[in-house]
Amino acid sequence: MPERSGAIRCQRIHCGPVNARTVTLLDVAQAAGVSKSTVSDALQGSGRVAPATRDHVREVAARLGYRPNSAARRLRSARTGAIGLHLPQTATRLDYYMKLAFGAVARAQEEGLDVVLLAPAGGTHGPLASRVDGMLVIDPETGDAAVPALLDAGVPVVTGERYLGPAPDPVGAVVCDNAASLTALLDHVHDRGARRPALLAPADTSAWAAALHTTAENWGRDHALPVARHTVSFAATAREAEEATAALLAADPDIDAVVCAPDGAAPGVLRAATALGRTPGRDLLVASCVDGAATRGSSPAITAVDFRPADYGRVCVELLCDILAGRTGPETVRRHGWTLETRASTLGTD
Amino acid sequence: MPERSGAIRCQRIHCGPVNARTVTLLDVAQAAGVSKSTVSDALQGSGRVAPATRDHVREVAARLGYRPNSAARRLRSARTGAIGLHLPQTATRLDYYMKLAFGAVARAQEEGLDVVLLAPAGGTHGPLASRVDGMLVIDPETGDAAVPALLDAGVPVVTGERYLGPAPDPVGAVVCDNAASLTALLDHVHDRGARRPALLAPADTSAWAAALHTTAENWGRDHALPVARHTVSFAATAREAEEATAALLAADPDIDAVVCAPDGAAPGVLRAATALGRTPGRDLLVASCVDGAATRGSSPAITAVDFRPADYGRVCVELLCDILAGRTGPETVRRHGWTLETRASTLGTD
DNA sequence: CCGGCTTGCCGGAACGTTCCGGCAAGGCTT
DNA sequence: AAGCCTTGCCGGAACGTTCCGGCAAGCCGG
Repeated sequence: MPERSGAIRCQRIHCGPVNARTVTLLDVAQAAGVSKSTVSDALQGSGRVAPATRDHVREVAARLGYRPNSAARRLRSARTGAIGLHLPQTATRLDYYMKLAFGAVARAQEEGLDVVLLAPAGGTHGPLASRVDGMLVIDPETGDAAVPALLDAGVPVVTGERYLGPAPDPVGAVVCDNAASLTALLDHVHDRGARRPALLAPADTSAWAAALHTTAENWGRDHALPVARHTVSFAATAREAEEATAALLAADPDIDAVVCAPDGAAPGVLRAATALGRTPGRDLLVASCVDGAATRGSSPAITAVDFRPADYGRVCVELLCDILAGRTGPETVRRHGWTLETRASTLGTD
Repeated sequence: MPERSGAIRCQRIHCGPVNARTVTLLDVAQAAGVSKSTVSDALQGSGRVAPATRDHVREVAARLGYRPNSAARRLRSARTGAIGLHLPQTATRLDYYMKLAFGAVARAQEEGLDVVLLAPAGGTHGPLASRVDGMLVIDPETGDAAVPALLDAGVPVVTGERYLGPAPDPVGAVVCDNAASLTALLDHVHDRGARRPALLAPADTSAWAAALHTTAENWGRDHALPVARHTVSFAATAREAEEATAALLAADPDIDAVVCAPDGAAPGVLRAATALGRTPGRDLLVASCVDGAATRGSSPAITAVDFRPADYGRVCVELLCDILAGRTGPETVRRHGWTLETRASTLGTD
């Protein structure tokens, strides 16, 4: 295996000063005149170490540039120090997922954990269980073949939104109240005078989409104002929303509000409206189920539900850490808040 | 440390059957009636093992559900089996980066490598060098405080686009010919009749943006057609592009083509044009430096340069792997291709 | 001044793997 | 038939950590 030695040599080349051998606990111990156990204890704050010794050891370690070897640490402590993150392969709401991922990374970092990106295609190359201590599975779709494998990989899993398929193991979940947020959206356009609202949403292959559909139905029943619905793809583009809106308005010209679910697609609703001679915010109210650059940057700006994705990511990591540490049961469900951002597209102020 | 035992217990609970202790090489060896060395060799395909023994061992390992412990493997072989991925914290071109990340993950998986997402904020919690074998630093910006730390973390680094700041170590790079692609874009609008093109681009804090500026200048000089330039933010929204375009057209009504750099912002150019009574594709050509959902889904669809981000991610990983394996020198620079996608916004066909 | 308790430190044994050296057994050449 | 090489397998030593048991030394009450 000449490759391997090559790889190692290459790595060595890059390791700072040429003569730099990786400095271990033992090196620090010798330099500080104590045993490796003491060094370990001093650095970890574990065991019983005299304050003077502790400071001395830490000083020596810093001077030598000691860097703990995470592989050894992981082996010994039976923890990988990493969590997996799975995002929908059909990753629409890109803005959203990206922010969520960064939020998760930030929070994980605070816990000293790495976040490894799991391949959307599934097909894990190795034993997932020995590579991560736990996993985040965000917006698991029933159609996603990778999800079941992830769920019984043998490590605790926290899902962002519930998984609608059969969950083999007890898992934690962080859920958004999608019913409440869509209700708020519909109430809002209703307050602004809309009487025939419509919903553009993906098929109910995710908990999010499913909640949207039932909520629309319930709201329609409660208000005796049936909500027209049109199915778009999970990763709908603005163009797709545009076409859907055109179809919707052609079928029922009385529609006076369009709520668009997929992130980034809502501007298409604006375009369709304008093309048909409507004025968004006046004779056609437009809103989006998920806030993002597209809704904030359009003109008029589009009313949307802000799920604060970065926070969402943080909360997911937090729950996973709590489960890992045994601070809470594995079936814990936590809620994540949202806010309604009302803007010109439903207020008519331009 | 009661937490830790809690964590372990929790992990055990999830490990399939209740009595399931993690099965090691030794367990397989005993079950197969051979030594652990033989098991290791049989499974890895290393050393000398009789085919019959090899098959037998593999069969036993599979039956017992043996899963190699990656921490042990990493410790022993001095490789972490993971690469880091750093994306610009000001992550515009989200669509782009997301696709790139997924491409990288897919390719890394083929090599048996994990991809760990590096915190944009820097502030690594541990020794980077012992957590990853190498790193991908995508579109490093000079303003990003995290980048220098990453570059001399002691592991090989491949950058996506060059780093303009002082690079402490020799690193590999995968670069796009931004000069050529912008030239192609300008040539294209020139061919379509534009004589006063303008460029909306971020300040030159990244190699990409810097290339855009110098290319615009060169092209203008070569064609005796100065390119009007307007600076927008790296993470420009459609609204920002809209305002910039309005300002640009107000200052110089003769402008007949606008090339917008940041991903997702180009639709704003369309809006500004329409608002000013222009017809995109006819009396104002519009193009984007980076293709994505926004350019494809707008109407009219926007001509753009497609960098095939998923491929880009793959190529970066490939180069990093080659460097790690010593198959190529550390200073290797590879080029990544692009294609010009001409669409209605410059063709006038609608 | 002695038994017990606390404090501070240390050795050594894991953790599960890879890999090197070695050693029989058997086949080949001479 | 004696030497040698190859094949197939094995034992053991790392890799760098954490953590448990233990052991001196100091301090106390009695």
